[in-house]
Amino acid sequence: MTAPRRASAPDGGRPVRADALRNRARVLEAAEAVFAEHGTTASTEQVARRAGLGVGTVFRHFPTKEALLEAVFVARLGRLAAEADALMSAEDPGAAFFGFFTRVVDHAATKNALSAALAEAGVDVRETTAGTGRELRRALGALLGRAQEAGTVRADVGLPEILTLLVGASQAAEHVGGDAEVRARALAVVFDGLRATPPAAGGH
Amino acid sequence: MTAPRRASAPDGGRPVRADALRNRARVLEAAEAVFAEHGTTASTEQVARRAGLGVGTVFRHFPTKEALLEAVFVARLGRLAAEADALMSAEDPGAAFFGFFTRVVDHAATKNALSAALAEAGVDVRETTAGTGRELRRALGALLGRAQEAGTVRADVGLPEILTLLVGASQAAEHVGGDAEVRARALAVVFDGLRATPPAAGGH
DNA sequence: AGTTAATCGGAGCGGTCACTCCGGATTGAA
DNA sequence: TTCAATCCGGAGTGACCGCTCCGATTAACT
Repeated sequence: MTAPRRASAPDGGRPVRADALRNRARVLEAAEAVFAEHGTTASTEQVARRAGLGVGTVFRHFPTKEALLEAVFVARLGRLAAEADALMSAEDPGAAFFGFFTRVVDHAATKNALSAALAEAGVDVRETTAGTGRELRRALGALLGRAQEAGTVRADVGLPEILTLLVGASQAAEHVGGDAEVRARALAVVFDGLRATPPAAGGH
Repeated sequence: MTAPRRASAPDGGRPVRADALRNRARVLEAAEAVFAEHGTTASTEQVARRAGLGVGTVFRHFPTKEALLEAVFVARLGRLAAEADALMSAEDPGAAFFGFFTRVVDHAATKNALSAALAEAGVDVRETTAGTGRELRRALGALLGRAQEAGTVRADVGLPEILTLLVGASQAAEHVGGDAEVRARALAVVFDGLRATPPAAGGH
């Protein structure tokens, strides 16, 4: 394994310049902040200003605005997946599952367009997001499985339904926004639906 | 009552011209179709072309694109409210409530940006939509009340939660789109949560 | 038919946005 | 230090969009 000196050299050439790496990180950070604050319609120039760089620099690292959005989404999804993985070792599987669900939704209420990321990752439109989307689905699926084995979540729901519910709840949170009280109660209804009582005896 | 000759004369002046009325209706119809098909970002020119009119005409009837969107939203919300009212005389209150809910969600899966209309009406951002939004909420509230009295829907949920759930479900349907099977199962979970088992005996 | 006032059509205006291009600054290796 | 490869900055380009303006058209009334 011919390890490169500093950063991962793109196969054959010299290593990536330090400033390029630093600026790329800055752009990503700025983009995340700006898109969270002003929505995905914010201009690339706003991102560049926030990062203290020129637009040209932004476009060199992310050749398209879509690519930039994708990168931001992937970063968020990755962090979410990591969080889900961390919860796999929790004692109470049910609490872990519902806790993760709640955390994602609460996050969506603040961070603009998180729900869009989730929706895309769920449906796998883009090529790049497919990878991290798969990772998130795997982690969420594992969390779900544990909760189902523990009997906290009914056994007749699958990952696709959960993902749909998660997307819906996140988007609702994003648009209803303000009232955390209402949000919590609505979420509680969904959770009650996810808990016990399979179809079973339709109790009159 | 000094009844005007043809169309409602705007108090004092001559009656509204017939072509103006016809074109207004055409614009609204075209706008609904175009926005449903291409989303709210579709240009005003597209709407004008679809209506077979010039952009100037569109802008005279709806002085702003926002106004046009509002008009489309109001029309949809009005129809929804009427539908809910019609269901008030149904035999089974529970079936009426859940049926209406399902219908709205299914509709959102097809008609683009319906969920946006619902979200706006729920939060009452615009002045104009406030009226029809209130009407929809009233109708939905009545439907909910009947279902609760009949014991089909748990008594400890309020209209705000229902509206949040409706918005969320609609937006999820719009973005997840394709798979009607998954959509139905996810909705079934929400419905189960809305049905019986109040807080009651919290099954250990 | 003739008159009047409202309506129509669509070229054009101002502004924004994603994206490009290239001279000059930086970096890392020799 | 020297030098080549690489990166940065930001003015500029082309396309699009919401909206306006005004001559041509048309409906309503006499």
